[in-house]
Amino acid sequence: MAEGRAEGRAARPTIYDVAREAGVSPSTVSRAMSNPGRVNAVTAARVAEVAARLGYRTNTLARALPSGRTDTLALFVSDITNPHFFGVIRGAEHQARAAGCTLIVGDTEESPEVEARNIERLGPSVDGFVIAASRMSDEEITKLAAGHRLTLISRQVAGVPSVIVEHAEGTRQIVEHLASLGHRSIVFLAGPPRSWLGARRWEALAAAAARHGIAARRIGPFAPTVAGGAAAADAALGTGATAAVAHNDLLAIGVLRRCAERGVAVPADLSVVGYDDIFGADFCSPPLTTLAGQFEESGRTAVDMLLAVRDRHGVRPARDQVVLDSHLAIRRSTGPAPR
Amino acid sequence: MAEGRAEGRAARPTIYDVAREAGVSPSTVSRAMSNPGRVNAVTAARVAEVAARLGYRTNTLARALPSGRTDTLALFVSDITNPHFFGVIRGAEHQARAAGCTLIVGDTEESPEVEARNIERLGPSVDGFVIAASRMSDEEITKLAAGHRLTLISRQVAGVPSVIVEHAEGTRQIVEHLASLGHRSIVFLAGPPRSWLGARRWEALAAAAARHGIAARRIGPFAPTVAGGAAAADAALGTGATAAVAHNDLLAIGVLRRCAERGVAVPADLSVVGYDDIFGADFCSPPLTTLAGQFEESGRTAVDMLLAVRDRHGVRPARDQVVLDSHLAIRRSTGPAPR
DNA sequence: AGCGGCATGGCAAGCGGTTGCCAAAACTTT
DNA sequence: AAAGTTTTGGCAACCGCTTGCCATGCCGCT
Repeated sequence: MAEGRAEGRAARPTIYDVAREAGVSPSTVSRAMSNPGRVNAVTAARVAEVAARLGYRTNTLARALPSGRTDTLALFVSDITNPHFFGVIRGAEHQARAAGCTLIVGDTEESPEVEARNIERLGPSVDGFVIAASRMSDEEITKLAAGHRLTLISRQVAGVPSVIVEHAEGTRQIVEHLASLGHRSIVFLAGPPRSWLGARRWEALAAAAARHGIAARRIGPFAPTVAGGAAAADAALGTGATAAVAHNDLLAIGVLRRCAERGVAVPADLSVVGYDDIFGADFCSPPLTTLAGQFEESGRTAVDMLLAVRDRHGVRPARDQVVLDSHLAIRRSTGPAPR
Repeated sequence: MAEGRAEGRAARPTIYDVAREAGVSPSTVSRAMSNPGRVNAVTAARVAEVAARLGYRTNTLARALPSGRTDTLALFVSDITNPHFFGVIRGAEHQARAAGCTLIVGDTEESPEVEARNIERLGPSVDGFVIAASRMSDEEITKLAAGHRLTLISRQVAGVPSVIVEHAEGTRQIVEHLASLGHRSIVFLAGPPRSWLGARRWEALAAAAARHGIAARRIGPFAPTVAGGAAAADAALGTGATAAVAHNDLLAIGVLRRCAERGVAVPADLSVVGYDDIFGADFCSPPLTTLAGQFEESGRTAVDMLLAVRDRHGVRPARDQVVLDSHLAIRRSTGPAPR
């Protein structure tokens, strides 16, 4: 036991050390540190002085055990390899830090089982979970939400706080943009089958296309990666559609690259649209037309909601299904339909 | 107390529950779970069966308190905004997960104080720290390493395990590449003043340039961001140098963009080189010549070393100053020097 | 038969804090 | 001056799990 200390690492002073040195009981030290109003001001000052002198730092682990509060939040993303999530991670990390919390980041590798297992495992060690792009079913999520504090990003489930970026209106704008350029046939390059967001995007696209009398079909699924873009491009070109709307920017960038390789001109021969406006979407060539959303903000908001739930002890906040704005960033990967 | 359970969240079964149900003592349950050899096989089986039936999951927090072992690692990066670190984070996360550990990710915002404070704060809650691009002084690092398990990425300090990507030879290759293209005057666009790696890169560049009789000067510091590239480009163009070597790819990409804005042709008027080969370096325009390194691998290796130190109880591993390969990825941002 | 040794399980003391409860002290109030 | 409050600090239990130590029972061996 106390292995750690054994190998010559400095032993941290505990409240017992401080108590002895200050001539008070450990409970007084504890109160002086975390509930100063509860002890006499001069006692508190003396304790504080001694604590500072000894370099006392409270052991958050020990504090967490009885109180159940860890000041730690966990964020799971479905694929840490996707730069899209870095915005989310950044936002969450930033906000967690601002609230004095530590953030755990985990990759669930597109697996609902891994999500569930991690939540079970980390349950007592964190104050709550943010799950971005969960691949679990609504039922599983609802069930887990009963036992843990949970907020969702890019996913909506009744009764569970969530934040998503607006997609229906945004997708409609994509279609209108394409329609106004004369496109009459669009192909949607699908991503992971379990992606809730992917399903919503396709629904919105199909609906908007129908409204404009444009043909829309979905092909895939494709791996939502740059590499996956090669297959997606080839398949898209095979459909004869004049515009391709990809599940996300990563896939769209892959399509761009494949087109360049194959000598297909974008947008002269094929217009390409993505989702997310990730790092790189504005400087690839041609720069990508994409539905931009505030994903960093979504990370921040999800953390905020989580902390609100925690601090209000289960009282549901008024606003617990947040929808963030999106806007269409029109760049050079879209252009007039070839005739 | 037990706030968490109060709000209707399911109470997790503890070893006491399992013990009662299985008709053994809690210590037997504990041993059955974490040290199966220590109890009779049939008892262990019974305990396991009951545990499974009750849905028992060990509370890692409670386990960590007496044992000192948390199976949690912390990774700090100097700027979580920099995509370069994505690779590092990915690699570390992956390896940590493979070893059954949880990863905490923190942004230190280029501040040595934040690094030190976080290490103090998290000390007892983690098994060790990986610090990428530490901005602390050698002395501070040495001091902290005495009290905590620590491994470094992109930084070398005597006596502290570290992994860096080779830079001296790589930088020499950059210079030779440029020299062979006829460049006689190079400008180095410096990044953060406290960056150890930045200092090494410049040293190597200056040395190699001298060896080739090429003029090299350093300007800056510039913010190592795409935005910072604008100022860097303007300053670089002011020097009359025909090639700019940027502190990192982010800055280099910013330079590329600024050049495009100003109508400066790359590489016809100015060759641009970066470091790191980040996501996007291969599809910006023109694609960036850059010194590629295995940064994902560095995250993985740093985690491995940390776990090795932990598991060998302080016995230094043979190989504790790892240097990973780098190679020059020559792309279209470099070309013959203008006359 | 007697005894050492080993396998097995329980007891209880932690790990480092937090907190309900109580008692003593210091003030108020009547 | 007696009785009632309010501070203030200490005691001890507890959070859930680990582990050193001991007691028991069974084995084999001389």
